[in-house]
Amino acid sequence: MSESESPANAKRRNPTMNDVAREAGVALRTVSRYVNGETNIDPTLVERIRDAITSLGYRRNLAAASIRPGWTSKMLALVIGDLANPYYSSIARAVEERVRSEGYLLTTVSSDEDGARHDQLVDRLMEQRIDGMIIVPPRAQTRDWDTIPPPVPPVVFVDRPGAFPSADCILADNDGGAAEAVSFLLEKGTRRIAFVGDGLDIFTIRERHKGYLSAHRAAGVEPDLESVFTSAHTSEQAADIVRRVVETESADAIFAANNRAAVGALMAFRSLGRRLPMIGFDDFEAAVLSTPATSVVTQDIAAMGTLAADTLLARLAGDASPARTVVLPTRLILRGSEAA
Amino acid sequence: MSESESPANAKRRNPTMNDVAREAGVALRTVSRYVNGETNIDPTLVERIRDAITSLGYRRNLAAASIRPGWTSKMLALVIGDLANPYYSSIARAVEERVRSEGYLLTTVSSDEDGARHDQLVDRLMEQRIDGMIIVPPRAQTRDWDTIPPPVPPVVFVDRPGAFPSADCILADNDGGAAEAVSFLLEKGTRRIAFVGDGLDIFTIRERHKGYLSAHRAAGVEPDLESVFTSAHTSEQAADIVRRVVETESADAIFAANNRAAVGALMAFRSLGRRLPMIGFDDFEAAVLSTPATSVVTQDIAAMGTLAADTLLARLAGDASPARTVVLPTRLILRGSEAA
DNA sequence: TTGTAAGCGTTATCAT
DNA sequence: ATGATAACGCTTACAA
Repeated sequence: MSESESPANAKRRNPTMNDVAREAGVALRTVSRYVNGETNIDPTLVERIRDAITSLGYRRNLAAASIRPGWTSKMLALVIGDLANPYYSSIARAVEERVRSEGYLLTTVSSDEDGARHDQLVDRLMEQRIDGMIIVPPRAQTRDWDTIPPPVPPVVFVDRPGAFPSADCILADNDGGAAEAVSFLLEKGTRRIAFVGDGLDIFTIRERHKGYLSAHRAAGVEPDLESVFTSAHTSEQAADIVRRVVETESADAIFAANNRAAVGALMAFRSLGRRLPMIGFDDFEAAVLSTPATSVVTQDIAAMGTLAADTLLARLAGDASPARTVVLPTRLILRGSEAA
Repeated sequence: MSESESPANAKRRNPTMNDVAREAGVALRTVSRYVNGETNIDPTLVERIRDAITSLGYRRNLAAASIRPGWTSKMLALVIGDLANPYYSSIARAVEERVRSEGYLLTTVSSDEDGARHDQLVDRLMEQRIDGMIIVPPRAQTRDWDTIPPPVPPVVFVDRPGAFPSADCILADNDGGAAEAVSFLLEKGTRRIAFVGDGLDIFTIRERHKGYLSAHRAAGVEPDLESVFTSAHTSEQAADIVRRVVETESADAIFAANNRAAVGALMAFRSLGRRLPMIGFDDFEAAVLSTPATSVVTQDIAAMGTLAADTLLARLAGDASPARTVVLPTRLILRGSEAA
């Protein structure tokens, strides 16, 4: 074992199974069995192998192992819009936790709601030979899944339905949750409820808008089309809208279709020193700190992630039952802001 | 090309480079050259190869390519405490963005501040042969880096210094930022400033506590040791502490050492209908919504992530200069809550 | 129980 | 410029 030509801390090559076998004086095969936790190995050899492994600092090369037939990377991917968005990162955390318990590593990537970038990431992930994917489809159009050449690993869509009919899908009851909130406001006697939210090209907003309308229909109240605002992409834009609504008294209540809209409404109320009854969709940190505390429709984001992971793991384990779409219930939490 | 024995949509094997070569009627070598974007290929063959690739739906197997000498996985890892924490997920997003532009895929994992789990994840990542890591060291003790057998890929520590002297490290000026905030309160005339935060075993809290003390020293004010609370692990716990402080009038101002503490203080103020001058460390969504808006010491989290990524990429590109520790400045943002 | 040898999908050397 | 052919580090029939 001459090491004359290299200093102690030089960049060393990764020791291989072969190195271990040579050092331990056994065959490659035996080391492989040991590493893979197989039984029936001569205890003497086990000891020699273990010693060789520690003395050489051997580490398995999972990438090399994964290319063998019947073996996989044991890596999964989660494709979301933006990891910096707490909504998505909560999903990511739940998924990570669940798949970790099954020995999977999770790679989370952000599509930035860009269709081309999304497709590019999916391609890269498939080239990396990940075992499966959980995807929040981007708002922008992606290519048709049928155009992707097989084999395509198992895919589960979350939060929004994917352009892939035969894949599992986990959604929240955006429609029903919004209807419940708006119905509540209508029962309280408000008649002109402003809908403040992002564009209707986003699935969740579209569904919440549907609920907004059906609640009106159910109550026999004509919805005021002038009060539907779908250009609140940021909380600042939402604040501007709400400020105008309050000032012109064009509505007597606010339904904030996502948490950015709700935050914007709070900003508007704050700067005006005046407020309207409001219910938001999606919970947010500041909700309990506002005065009055903000009522919201919540969804169990972690449960959504966990269920998506469960579904994917089941597929990986061989579940070949027909694809399911699961719609998770939402919950209306009244904290005070719904009152006049 | 008989496909008699399998239905159209059956689980197909991934086509290989060999399949492409056969289909195109060229040698394996030529396909490899084409795929790797090398020039000097007969245009006729190029066309045949391209056709074969699309007709077979060939996708590169990056895992297989990565095991060749001189090749790498082109995957990096980010190890943080908890992906669901907006502070960390912002770092993750910044890192992802930066390394993506260099062709790297980023795997983000959560250690949950658990030392053993952290070590386990690091091992798994190294077995997966990631090219480098960015690490937020967990609060709990991890093993000594010197005990990890070489070769160890380049590592950059973020937010907290790692137990690895010869690695790069990106920190925020926790000490200086806290000192600036506390000095400001002292100049305003408050004399008993409560320090509300998490345990001093956490590097950032320890540093902020240092700044708290040095500000007192600089102002010639004796810090009240009874007013240092380091058991606020959650915002609820912080709220309890602050409520007691306000009720007993044991302090005339609050320094909230992290955003959970600041949120807790706001909750306490809200329930009491009474408040104290306060400055927090780390910005948070509700800060601008509170009344008065909450003043905070902020750090540019995204910049921290980007710089960490830059540093790691430089190392991967061969930068062998001595390891550096960079301390990023913080900024005091006065919004009103600092006043009496 | 252990060893020998083939092969996974790729890249790279070296003749042609 | 192209084509056999040998690696890379690993798992696994198949032999011994």
